[in-house]
This record gives sequence, structure tokens and C-alpha cells, in this order.
Amino acid sequence: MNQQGLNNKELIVEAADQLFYQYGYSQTSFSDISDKAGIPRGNFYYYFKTKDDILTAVLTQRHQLIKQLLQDCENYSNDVKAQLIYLLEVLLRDEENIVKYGCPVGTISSELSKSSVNLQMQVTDIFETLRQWIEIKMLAAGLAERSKSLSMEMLARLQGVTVLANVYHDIDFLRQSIQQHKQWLTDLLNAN
Amino acid sequence: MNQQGLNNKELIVEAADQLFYQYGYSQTSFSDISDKAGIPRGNFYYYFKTKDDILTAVLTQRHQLIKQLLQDCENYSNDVKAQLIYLLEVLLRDEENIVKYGCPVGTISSELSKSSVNLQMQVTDIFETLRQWIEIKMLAAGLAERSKSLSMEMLARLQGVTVLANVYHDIDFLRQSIQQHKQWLTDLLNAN
DNA sequence: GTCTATAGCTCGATAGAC
DNA sequence: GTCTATCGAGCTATAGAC
Repeated sequence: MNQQGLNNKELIVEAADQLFYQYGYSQTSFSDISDKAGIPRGNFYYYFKTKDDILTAVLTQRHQLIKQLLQDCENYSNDVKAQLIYLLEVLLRDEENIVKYGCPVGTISSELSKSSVNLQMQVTDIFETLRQWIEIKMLAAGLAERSKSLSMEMLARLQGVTVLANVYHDIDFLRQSIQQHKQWLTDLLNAN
Repeated sequence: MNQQGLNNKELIVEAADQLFYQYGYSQTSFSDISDKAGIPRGNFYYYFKTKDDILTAVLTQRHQLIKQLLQDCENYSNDVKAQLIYLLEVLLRDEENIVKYGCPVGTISSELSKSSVNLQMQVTDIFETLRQWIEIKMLAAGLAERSKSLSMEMLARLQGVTVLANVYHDIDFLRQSIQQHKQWLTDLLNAN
């Protein structure tokens, strides 16, 4: 256990999580991870058999984080509109990194769609967790027959804004788009 | 010159273009390119000094293709709305590959934002060519003060839809979203 | 211009001492 | 559980014959 209360396995996952986000999965080597985690290379194989196993652990951690954020939204308010708007803020809270490296889930999805089919499915699961939560909220707001397509539309808007903010490294565009998205949600939910 | 009338340099760029799209830049090796192009590895360095030089040539080719597509839109119609709708169709024409590998410009942008800053700028140029063309069309449609933000919004929509179609490998979602996007354009331009 | 051979390096993964 | 040493494969890039 170190100062943050993480054991070696958790230290490896934490270091890998950051490096995979900043440099991409295939561009991150065991040496990079071991340097950052402060754990010798050879030691890794006691905890993980392959590099893919490390990515699986990282993706599981990101999935858990998303579930936690959704729970935070539930705790934040009882009002569906407030919950959805809060989700926006929470997901795009880390503005600087989004502008620099894109969406932590969307970019790894993009990378994996060009190589590993197995791991790609794990990322789809994360999107599906988010999408289903949004769909349920749309249902609760009385938008029954459009709930599925609206959940997809909301995710697509988020991803699109993130990609462009990353392309142009434009934090102002990101902020303005969040405001527009809030307005879209407000119009959508008030009209019902 | 081969059957397609391409010289060796063009053959390399063509093979690299496809492989970078399908497997990503860092995941594509010289061997992969040489196998596909049918040209020995060592021969590459007569045409390109580094792997980055090949990517630069590929990005230049993709940029040229986008410029050609925009010219096709100009030739297709004199009506701004028809031109913008035609652009949508042209950009998302290759449905199968978009669902499998994402946007050829957006995904390389995502990969490069995690590594090379120099090459990233070349991708931003491609986006900027597209965006400026759209902005000019919005201006021509009488949407002067919103033309810049509308051009960004249109690109963001396209990217978002592409990312989600790729995440879910859902070609129907892609098609439905194009229809929605057309409706958005119609409402926007008719209201003015 | 075209090709073979290979240098020099880094990679993911393993073996085995402690 | 922890660590060092290292393997074998693959990588980008180069040298030099033809």
C-alpha cells in the first residue's frame, strides 16, 4: 500500500488508465506504465498475464466510474431534467483533458474498432450503460416512443462536440456547446 | 506504372491510406504496407524518408479528396440547401466502412491528438476546409451571424453520428441520422 | 530506380533467484 | 510477492549491390 492507499495492482491500473488516455493503448508500452507506477516491468506479469488484461482492467475501472457518475446524478436531484443536465456537466467537467485527448471512452472505442473486436465490446457496454440510463430518464419525462432515439441523439451530440473540441483544441466551443445542449434538453423536456 | 496507372509512390500512398484507416497509423507497419502495395520494404526509403512522411502524403491525399467532394457539391446544384444535403450524402456514402472503422478524418485526428502535434495540425486543416465551405453556404443562405457556429454544429453532428454508428456497428442508425440531419438543414434554411 | 540484407532498437512476454 | 536478466519477435531505418 502506498500513500493513496492503492496496492500494486491498483497502481498499475491507475497508471495505465492515464497513459492509455493520453497516448493511446498501442502507443503505451509496459516500460511507460512501469515508470509511471514505479513498479518493475517483470513484476507486471504477476498481476496481469497480457497487455490486453491490463486494458480490460482499465476499461472495467472506467465503466465503474461512469456508473458512479450516474449514481451521483441520481443523488443530485429528483428532477429528471436536473439529472440530465447534471450528467452533461459531470461528463464534460474535465475540460482541459477533453480538449487535449478527447473522450476517454470514445477515443479508446475508435482505437479498438480498428483492431481488437473482443475489447471493443467492453467499450460498447460502457456506452450502453450510459444510453440506457438516459433512455430511462426520457421515459420518465414522458417521451416514451422517442426515448431510444433521443438517448442515441444525446450521446451522439456529446461525442460530436467532444471530437470537434479536440480537433480544434477549443475549450470555448466545448463550453458553448454544453450550454446549447442544456437548452436542447430544456426545450425537449418542457415541451412535454 | 501498374494496371491502375499508379506509379510506385502512388501505390504506397494508396496502400497506406487504406491500412491507416482500417488498422490505425501506429498499428500499421512498413511490412503491412509493402505487402499490400507489392513493393519491397527497403524500396520505401527511396520515396519517403520516414513513416511520418507517408502519413503526411496520405493526409494530403485525404485533403484533396475532401476538396474534390466539395467541388462535386458545387457542380451538383446551384441551390445552397441541395449542396449541403448532397455533402451529407457524399461524406457518409461509404456506410459499411464508416460503421466498421469510423470517419477517415475524425479517427486519425483522435489518434494523432494523443501523439504527434505536427501531424495533428494537418488534420485540423482538413476539418477547416470542410468547415469554411459550410460556413460560406450558411452565409449564402442568409444566416450571417450564426454561420460560424452553425458550421461547427454541422460538423459536430456528423462526427457524433459517425462515432456512435461505429460504437454500435449500427448502419440503420447512421441512415436514420442522415435523414434527421437533412430535416435539420431543411428547417434551418427554409426558416430564413 | 530497384532490391537484399541487416543494423539497432523496442516491444511484449518469460525464467528463475530471492 | 518482488525483482533482475533476458529472450525472440517485430519494428523503423540504413547500407550498399545491381
